[in-house]
Amino acid sequence: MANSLLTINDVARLSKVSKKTVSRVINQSPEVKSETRARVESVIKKYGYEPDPQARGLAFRTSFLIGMIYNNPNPQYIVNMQQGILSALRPAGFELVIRPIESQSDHVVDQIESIVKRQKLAGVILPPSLSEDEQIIDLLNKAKCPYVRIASITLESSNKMLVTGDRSGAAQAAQLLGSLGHTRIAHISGPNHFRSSHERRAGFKEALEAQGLSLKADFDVVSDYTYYGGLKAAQQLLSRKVKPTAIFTGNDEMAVGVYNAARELGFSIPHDLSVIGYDDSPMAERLWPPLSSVRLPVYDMGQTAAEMLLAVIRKEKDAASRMHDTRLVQRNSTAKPAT
Amino acid sequence: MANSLLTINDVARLSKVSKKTVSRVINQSPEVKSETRARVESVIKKYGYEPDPQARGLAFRTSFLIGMIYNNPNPQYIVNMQQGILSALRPAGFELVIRPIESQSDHVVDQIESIVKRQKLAGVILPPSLSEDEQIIDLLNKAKCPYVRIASITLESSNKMLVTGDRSGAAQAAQLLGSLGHTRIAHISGPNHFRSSHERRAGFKEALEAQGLSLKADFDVVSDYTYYGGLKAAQQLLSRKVKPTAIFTGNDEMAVGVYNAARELGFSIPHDLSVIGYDDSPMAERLWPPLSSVRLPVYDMGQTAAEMLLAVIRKEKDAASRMHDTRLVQRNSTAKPAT
DNA sequence: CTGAAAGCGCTTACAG
DNA sequence: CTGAAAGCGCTTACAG
Repeated sequence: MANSLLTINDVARLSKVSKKTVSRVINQSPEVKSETRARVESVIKKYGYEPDPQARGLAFRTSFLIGMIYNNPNPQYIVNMQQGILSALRPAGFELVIRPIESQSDHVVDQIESIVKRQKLAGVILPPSLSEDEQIIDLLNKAKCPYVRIASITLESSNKMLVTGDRSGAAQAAQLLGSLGHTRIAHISGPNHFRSSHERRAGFKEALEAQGLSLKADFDVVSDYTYYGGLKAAQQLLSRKVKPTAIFTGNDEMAVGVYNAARELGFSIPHDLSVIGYDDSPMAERLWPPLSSVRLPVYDMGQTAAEMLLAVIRKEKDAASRMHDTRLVQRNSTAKPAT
Repeated sequence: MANSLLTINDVARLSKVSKKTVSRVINQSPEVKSETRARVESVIKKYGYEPDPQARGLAFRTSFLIGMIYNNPNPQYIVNMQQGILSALRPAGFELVIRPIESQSDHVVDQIESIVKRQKLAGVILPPSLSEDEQIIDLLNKAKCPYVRIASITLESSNKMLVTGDRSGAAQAAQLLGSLGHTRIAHISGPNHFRSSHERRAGFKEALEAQGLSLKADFDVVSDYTYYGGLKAAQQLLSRKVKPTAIFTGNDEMAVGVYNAARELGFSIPHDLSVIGYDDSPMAERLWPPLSSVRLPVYDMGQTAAEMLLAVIRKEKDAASRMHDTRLVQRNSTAKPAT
């Protein structure tokens, strides 16, 4: 049973060494005779001693707090990433403090500067789209605060970048629609100021073209990653003279909008219209018919980002950029085109 | 611009007082001459001095970290509550550390004890259903760690309890169904080991009886708050000889299951079957037809819980238990019974 | 390989 | 109303 009443002085006394030596054991310093180390460690274990992170932090001029700073509005994404991050942080003795940011707020950089300096954060994890903000990165660099950014493309060539393979998942969606025989294929994307919008569109478009198909300008519509945005865009697409037989959306929220537009206008999914989403949110499998969607391994991304951050903090030399792939989860929202 | 390079010694020097007096100003001690206070405050403001929370915590033998410990699997609930909590914590200078707990894990109490003692948490917020675990409460009391529990009933009579009026929302659902003329009304509840299951059922049942209706044992089915649980329960109910014309579910997840069971079995909502959910999750308004659902003010609950916790930490005498009400959000999933 | 002294940035007693 | 000393539980120089 953990008992935090013990201090380093108690452990020193019980081990018959100075507290400096206990400190060396805690910090895994190599320059401790192995029998001394063993003695100290046995006392630590016996009494369940745990060093006080605040005292260590004060002396180290840092803290054992990692910040997750985000503006992503998708709750499932946030919760999964938090859990993934924590799975890596906990064994290392770090805690996670969270800071949701309202993107519209004007003082984002000041807010972040305040928490980073005030709490002496040991490091920061930045999911998209905050990760794309170079002002924040500048601030973090100036403050010498380690960070890892998660984004759909490599924004800097370093060990501080976790890249998600957004393109490959989008390509799989294109391949499926192509192989089913669709030719009038539309894409509803997120807003242009998000990297992920570009990447998903690019991956989709490229894979279409690799099959001799194309994403026509008419069928390439920019929306906003919201349900209503998807609804509006689909209402518009499905009211045209030349209608798409398949729609790929940049996220699941918009795909739900497509579902409801289709229902409203009398299109049956997948018979009259094939739909593929992106995110594989919990909603995807609860829709009717269940929505095929590209799955982002968000928990794993969080875990990897945290592991990378710990490596940066520990200044491990071999740490490198890593990548997580996406894959299409097929359900029942696609079929051959009716015509 | 915040500049954390300043310490209390710098402020003392610049204000021409001792650091103890600066400390008194920081901690709002009344025994400082007002002109001295003004001088110190102007220096603090001018240089953007912010006291180091770790150093303060070390001296105070506590931290400025609030823990949110939870096992609730609903991401929207968690994210909304986190934001509500933070809205109250931030101005007070506290940070939020989160600890999702896997309910199945065996060492829940040990895990919580470890973080509470190790991080010297200033306080803990416990949403349901963890808030109902008296072992955790015992531990917190023994560790003298302030806490606020959020639950659907008063579990202790104190200022440490935020009660959500789960019954009133359920009653509103019953009133609506009764006023539409339904008589064969079913309820699919969450598992019995959750207080909320009881409260929602009780509120529903009472309000039914107040209208001369009843929740018959046959139509009172216990499920598990999951989509599949709701689906199964509804398949069963709708396959009976005597079928319900309305179903009230203990949460929205199960209501989605009801929707899909209805579709599968050829029941049209709301014409053949009225449905009301609970939670008003984002899914509710995206379903077809949009689902009427009881709304829990989760953000407000988080904010209030954090305010209450701060009052407990500050030992304010007038702090008292508070309550948040629920209300039915009507959409298009209910109608008069067909027969 | 080990330790005594000083310090991290605050606050708590204790004085006056 | 204000301050000098000691201490919170650790680590960093510096010695040896």
